[in-house]
Amino acid sequence: MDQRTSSEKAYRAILQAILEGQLPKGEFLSQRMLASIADTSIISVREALKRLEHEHILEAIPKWGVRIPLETRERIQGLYGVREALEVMVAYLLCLQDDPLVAQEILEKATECDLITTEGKESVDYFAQKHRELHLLMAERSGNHHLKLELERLGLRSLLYQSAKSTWANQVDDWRNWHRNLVGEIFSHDPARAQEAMHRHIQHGLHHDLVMFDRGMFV
Amino acid sequence: MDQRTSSEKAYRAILQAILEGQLPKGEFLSQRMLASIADTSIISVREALKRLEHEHILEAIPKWGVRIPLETRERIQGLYGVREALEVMVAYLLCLQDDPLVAQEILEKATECDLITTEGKESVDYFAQKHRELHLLMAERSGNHHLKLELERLGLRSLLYQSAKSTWANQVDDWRNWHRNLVGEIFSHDPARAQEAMHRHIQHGLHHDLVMFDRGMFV
DNA sequence: TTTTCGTATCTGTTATAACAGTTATATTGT
DNA sequence: ACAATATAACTGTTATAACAGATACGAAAA
Repeated sequence: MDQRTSSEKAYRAILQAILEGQLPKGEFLSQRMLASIADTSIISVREALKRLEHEHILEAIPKWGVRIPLETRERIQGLYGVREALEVMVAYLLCLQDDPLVAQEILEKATECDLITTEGKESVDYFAQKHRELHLLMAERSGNHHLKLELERLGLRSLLYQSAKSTWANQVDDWRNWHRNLVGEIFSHDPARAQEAMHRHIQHGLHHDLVMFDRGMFV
Repeated sequence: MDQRTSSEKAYRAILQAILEGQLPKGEFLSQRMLASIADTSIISVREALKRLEHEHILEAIPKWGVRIPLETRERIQGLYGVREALEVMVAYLLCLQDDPLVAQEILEKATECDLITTEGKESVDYFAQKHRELHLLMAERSGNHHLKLELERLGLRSLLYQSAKSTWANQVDDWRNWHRNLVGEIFSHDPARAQEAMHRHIQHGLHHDLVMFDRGMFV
């Protein structure tokens, strides 16, 4: 925990409190209360809240404060839609530039992902981290820096689903070579195939999360 | 100017100052100076700056403050890339749902756009406004609320280019039926065609802005 | 008992001032 | 005159307290 500014300290404290489920969902959160649990001033908390709002982790209503949004199918689909739009563009750009060195680099990262045997909570967390690194690497290598920035911002939200995803374990085995295949499709010299592959990849994740949601594992 | 909060007052004042070119580009802006021209406190200015940074109108370096980014081809291409990703997704979703009523509504808005004869500065501003309304309407009708929110946020940046676009006038005539054709392609029952049409539409705009940039009309 | 009014205490918002760091200027010592 | 140092004036950041509004509680009046 080597945060330099007080706002970042507040950001991490609040984010952690959210991820650990220590804050009520759907109710407005008192800024003074947040300031006390983050051990900072209100203004640092407000800056942190602005950032969490931008990352779609919180939603703000002017003059009424901020709250943890209640999940709905529409909300999950909506956020996945935005992410899919950006990721499909990444796949398109990667396919167009068609650089063997970049392809090799990404393929190695994908292999690293596929080889993780997800058993137990910490290995699932490890997989989630590597998976995130893979997608951010692809965004980085797409050549469009802003695409990476936007995905970095949105990607943080997926942390919220990690606990629910601890139940993956036995399902993940179906995904062996999943990412290697994705990378293979992306560098198939056919932009349409690259986009389609990424489209299916994200849709698969969406479907998985919706199943989790329907089972009530998100509340 | 009926802003309710002080932060919004600061936001509008700073945005206006940027659009009117009253602030130096590339240099760090003093928050106290901004507070004096916005006639508010520093903290309201800081909240406004956070929002402007979020909209990619300003860029922030921690502990070093905020500045108006110097335009580069890479930056323009990058932001257009993000926007294209989202808009192509909008086209895809509109094509999939294939609702004749929605198609009709959007076609009317597109027609409204195409019929504007852009002569003089104010009519160009009027066209820009209607054009923005058209794209936001499509995003709204895509059924994904978050797509619209993201486009709304990014779209504000295009205001920066409006002054340069005042020189459109004679070129815009080539674009007659441009938007009607776009809408026609989107509702062609072929998702690939819809995406391709939107892709070309955005690429056209990008190309136009790059030409403007190369002519030095952005500085 | 029910209604009304006032007070006390929440809420988000914002202004002031102090803190911490850097930069530039001026002053001092050689 | 030149160099080193101290001082002054900036910078972003943040803590404190006050402001404005809404809400809840309770006492007093009908």
